Parts: sequence; C-alpha cells; structure tokens
Amino acid sequence: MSKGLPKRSEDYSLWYNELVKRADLAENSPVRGCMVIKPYGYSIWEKMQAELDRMFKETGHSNAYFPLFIPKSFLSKEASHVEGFAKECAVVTHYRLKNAEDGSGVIVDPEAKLEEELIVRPTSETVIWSTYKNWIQSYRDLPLLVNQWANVVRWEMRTRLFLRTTEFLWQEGHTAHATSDEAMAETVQMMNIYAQFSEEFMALPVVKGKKTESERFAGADETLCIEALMQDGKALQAGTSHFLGQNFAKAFEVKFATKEGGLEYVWGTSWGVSTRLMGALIMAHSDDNGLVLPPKLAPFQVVIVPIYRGEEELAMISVKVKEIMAELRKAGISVKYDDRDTQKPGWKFAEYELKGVPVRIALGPRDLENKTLEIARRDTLTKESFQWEEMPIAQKIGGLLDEIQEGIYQKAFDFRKDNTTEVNSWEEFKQVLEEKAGFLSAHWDGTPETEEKIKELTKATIRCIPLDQLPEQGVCVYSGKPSSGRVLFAKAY
RNA sequence: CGGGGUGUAGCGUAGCCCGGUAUCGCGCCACAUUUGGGAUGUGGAGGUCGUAGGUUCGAAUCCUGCCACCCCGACCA
Repeated sequence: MSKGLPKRSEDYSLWYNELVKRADLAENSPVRGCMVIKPYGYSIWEKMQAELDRMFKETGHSNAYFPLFIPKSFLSKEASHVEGFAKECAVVTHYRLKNAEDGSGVIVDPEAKLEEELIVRPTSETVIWSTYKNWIQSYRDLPLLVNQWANVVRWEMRTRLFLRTTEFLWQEGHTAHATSDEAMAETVQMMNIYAQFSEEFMALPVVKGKKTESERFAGADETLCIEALMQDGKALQAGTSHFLGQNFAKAFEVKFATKEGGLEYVWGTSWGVSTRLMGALIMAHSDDNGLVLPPKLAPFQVVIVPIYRGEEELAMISVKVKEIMAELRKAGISVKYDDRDTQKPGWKFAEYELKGVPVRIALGPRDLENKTLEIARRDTLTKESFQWEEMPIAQKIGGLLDEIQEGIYQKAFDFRKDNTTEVNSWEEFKQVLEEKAGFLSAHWDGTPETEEKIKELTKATIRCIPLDQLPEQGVCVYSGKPSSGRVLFAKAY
C-alpha cells in the first residue's frame, strides 16, 4: 500500500482514479473499458440497490428480468431510439468457435453465422415493449409497473471507472399506463424517488429538472433528471426518468381496449440509475485522505481498532469490544472489529480513513483503566475521548452517525450553493465558467440553436430547466432574445 | 475516433539519447524486537523489460506494426 493520495487541487482526475483503486472499490479489467468492481465497492452498490429496490416496491413496482440480447430488427422500430444508440452497440454475429487449422488457437466458425445479428442491450425498451404487446390487452392490465436490475453495454469512446464504463450495472424501470397524465405522474414520481434517495442516503443534494429537447433520451417526449455538482465544479447527471409518450407503444403495436370499448396505444415511461452513482458518491464527499462515505451507505459504519501488547491484553480488550459490538448491533449499527495482529494500529487508522469508514473506535489498556473510548469521525477527522458512563454507547454512536450523515449533506449543499452563480451577460457567463465553474443560472431563449452555439463556444451544456424555476422576464445570455426563466448551465461529466 | 503522453517484479520507479540480460523504494516471505497515527533490524523470494516482428555477434535501449492505460477533445447513464 503506497502512501499519499494525489491532491484534488493538483489533479482531480488522477485523485479520483487513484482513490477508486486504493480504496478497493474497483479496478480496470483485461477487457477494454470494463471494470472489476471489488468486494468493498460492490457492497456499497448493494446498499444502494437495497434502498432503491425498497423504494420501488413501496411505490408498487415489481422486478422482472429480460434478455441480454436484442434482435437487431427490434432496435430500428423506434426511429429516434435507434439513431441515439446505433453508434455504440456491441453486436453478436456468430454463435460458435472452432480450433484453427494451423493450431494457432480458436477462431470464429464462419459456418456459425447468425441469421439475424443480436445486439447486446444498451437499454431494454425495445425488448420489453415487444413483450408488453403480449401482456397488455385491456385497461385491466394497466398500469404495468416493472423494474429490472441488469447490466447493459454501451460502446463508449472514452471510459472512466464508474462514471462511464462499457458495461455497467443499473436498474431500468419500464411502465405502461392508460393515460398520458398517469404516465407523466409516474415519470415525476420516479424522479422524486431518485432525488429522495440521493439526498437522504447519498447525502448528495440534487437539482430536479427537465432536459432540453436536444438532451432528451432517444425515444422520449420528455426527460426529467436529477443533476448533482461535483467538487471540481462539473455537473453529473445522476438519474433520469423519461416520459415516452406513445412512441414505443406505436413502434411495437401495444394497444389496449379502453373501458369505453375503444382501442388505444398505451403510454410509457422508463427510468434508470446506474453504477455511475458510485462515481457521484465518491466525488461528492471524499477528500485528500480518501473516501468519505455517508453512514447510510457505508459497508460498515463503525470500525473498532484494539491497541494492545500481547495476547493477554488483547483478550481483555476483546471482552469489552464484544460487549460494545453487541450493543451497537442491537441498535442496528453495523460494526467491524479489526483485531488482526498483522497490521499495526497506525496502519489500520490510515487504511480505514482511505476507505471512508464513518466512525472509528480505538480501545487500549489506558481506556480500560479510565473507562473511556477514543472515537474518531471520518468527515471532520476529529477525535474525542468518550466516558463509558456518559451515555449508552449505541446512543452515542447512533447520534454521531446521524450527525455525520447530516454534516456531509450540509457540506455538499453549501458547496453547491457557493458554486451556483446567477449570470446576466455573455461576458459574465464566460468569465464565471472559466474562473469558478459550477452551475450557472442564466436566461436562455429556448432555441436549440443557441444551446448548441453555447456548447460549441464554452463546452457548457444546459443541465436542466429546474422544476422550481421562477417565472422571470429576462434576455438570453447569448442571443439577447427574450426569456421567461433561468436554466442551469454547467460543464458536465 | 482525432491530438498528446505512458507501458521495466504486486505497486511506484532508474536505466533508453550514447546497445553488452536490470537500479532503488514500497509491498511480500522468515526470524527477532515492536504495537495510542502508515515500526525497526537481519536474511530471503520475486522480472519472457506491454506485445509481434526487424536491424545486430548481442536489444529494456535503435526501427516498424499492434495492444493497453492515462490526459485533452467529440459522444454518452
């Protein structure tokens, strides 16, 4: 284990990459653009999954599973959908290998060419809607509320651990409804769930908004999103919820008999969050000492490190530690006891700081004598001495965990607030973007042309039109044409 | 995919310009002393120098192709 992480201020990208690897979250694999998610990283993802899954089920959704492969012809049924994804699809053309005659290894058997190529799903709308055609006949079959946890593949040009990998893990919800209003309500509901998850569990404040036409999902009539701000001033799209209108229903002929006896196309939504959330979590809170994890998603919330000389002392300390662990676990607090004698305490302290464990307890002979514990918190890197009699340990730690969860949220919230700037002129726009970055709240004339021009000139894109946008008469920061409200610009991941 | 950079032990590196089979640190193994913020000493193991060719008596070093990774761009969850 090498010491010292690169500094965020010196090289943010390098810091991020090194952090991901050194904190044992993930590493690159032999396959280009694909990562190996390591046990510690995966257990954070599992925590995210568990909470999201619970929230989906509480809102009436059920999980199902659809195939990895999609017939090529399916993809082209929805015109804008194929246009959006065609450039990044992995294609299966053969189903068999054979030994090369010259003994050089295995080769693709040219005899085993598929009649119709299969696409490795970049997203599952097409295969799911082709299935929904058989599931939906009547208004009694609606709404259909399905989610799937899956892997998808998008052949991206440039990849980054968690933020953009060729294969990634996600969930994709796909729902079908009898009315436009109901589908739109579902779209909004899921965006709200994502926002709630992000703020409550990831301790990451997000802006809820809708995408401009050009940033919309391929095949959607409306895309809602949550946008978060990272420590380097770049925005990250953390989740999207799409109102699909009747686009996929029309493409796959999914109609239902109405109560009144008519025959209508159903209305659809789809929504997803991915392992990219891991990237957001890492970049939002961590510091130059390593990861900082919100207690609600940490694989374990508390680590106990014994300080001892010899077996005898360790045995005495362990008795007290077991007692503490039982109390903490009873209170629903996850705790790890690291009594390995292969590493020294100082080494362990540094290790758990790197891994972002929210609370560390150290217990040595001095503590046994004085009836104290040393409690250190990861977010502030402060330590305190705690008297056993002061209050029940579970109450103490429970309170501290809440405080940390709240503290890192507040810190991220303040950061975003300090890095959201209202700009009113083109000069100001360019200057703030250059010198400060972050979110820029500015008037926009509503045209794709202006949006495109601004992107071309500054690399900044419209992250979203915030849902809480206030009506305000102004002029577009670039074109000078009238505008009725501010939108959020930023450079994005 | 365009521009730039880097590939030498598990990790980080020296050597490359000026060819003669590899340096140092961390980590790893053994033993001893250690254990309240990344311990110390002694001994030891570990390398087809990214890969495939070429030049040469001889290639980590020179030449060509390929691959991977990183950074910047275009694209994207």
